[in-house]
Amino acid sequence: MRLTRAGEYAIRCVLYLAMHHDRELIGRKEIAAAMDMPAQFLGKVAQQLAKAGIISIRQGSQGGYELAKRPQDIALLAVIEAIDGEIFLNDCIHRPHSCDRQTICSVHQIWDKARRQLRNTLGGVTLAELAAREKRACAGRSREQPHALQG
Amino acid sequence: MRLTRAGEYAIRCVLYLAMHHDRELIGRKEIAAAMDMPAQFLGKVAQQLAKAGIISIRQGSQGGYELAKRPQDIALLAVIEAIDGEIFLNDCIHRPHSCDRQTICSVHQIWDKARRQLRNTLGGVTLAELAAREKRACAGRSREQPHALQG
DNA sequence: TCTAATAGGATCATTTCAGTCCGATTAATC
DNA sequence: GATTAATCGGACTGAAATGATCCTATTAGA
Repeated sequence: MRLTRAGEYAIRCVLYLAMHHDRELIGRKEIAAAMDMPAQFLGKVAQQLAKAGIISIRQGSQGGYELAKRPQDIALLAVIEAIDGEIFLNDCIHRPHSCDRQTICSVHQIWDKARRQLRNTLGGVTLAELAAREKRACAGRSREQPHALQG
Repeated sequence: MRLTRAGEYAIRCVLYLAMHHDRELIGRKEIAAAMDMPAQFLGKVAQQLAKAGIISIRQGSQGGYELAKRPQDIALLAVIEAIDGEIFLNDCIHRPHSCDRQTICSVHQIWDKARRQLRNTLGGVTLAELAAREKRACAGRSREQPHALQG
């Protein structure tokens, strides 16, 4: 009942991209170093984000990642579900055939409600909002620019 | 991001107990057969439910399980968290030390909100309500009593 | 005492998770 | 065209969680 590491990394990645939306393309290593995750693993995650149309990737020398849409058009939910699949809180909703016993399906109405609420909350927040809030928080915290990284 | 099997079984178990609240003590095998789960596994689950004070167990011949409180005093959330632990949707809330980078903590406010909503929804439903809804649904579905099981 | 039940520790198979390795591919630059 | 710097993507691996099952111990009614 929790976000996977891959999902967490995906969020960090797109958040970083959103916070540096002015720049063209950002290298995988830079993102990984700045957001503290394994660069190789980020590669896997990024491929899924690209398939989902959230980021676009350029290969080859000087390659890297960038958001495929505007930050205000990307919901947190989309990022998470691109990696971990659509959010289901219990199996029965996901696999109705595993629930042919109707006996407990009153419970599932509750689960379905909970699920809708959750997806609604996560779907209602965009990267633009998150990035803006991050920047405000960052500015209040330290005096040097948060742009610097690894030399 | 989903309920474990053990959690699912726990719910089935207490729901069955709630639906037969008039009876004294119900044997593990009966519950397992009626609610379609492995009896041994139910044993494990039941121990946790007992530790959490949700059911009480009588050992020995003619032993079995019963609810430790009235069905209207047991929330669905309590049952789930007795088995799977307190619900956390992401690690960072659970282990704040794993999140010393404040960079992404704007996201965590969202997660925290989502988590509160989820716990609220699951905490607002009692076994009494679920059992009543089940019985209504059952009555409308079949004509024989749903009490019968394995001879 | 016998028997029917649960308790609970040990064990096990499977799946998921998290991550790494490495050759293939792509594209900019020399 | 060769070199180089990047990502792609499949294979692999170790660790942990999950979903059980087995077996002995214990409990308590008959």
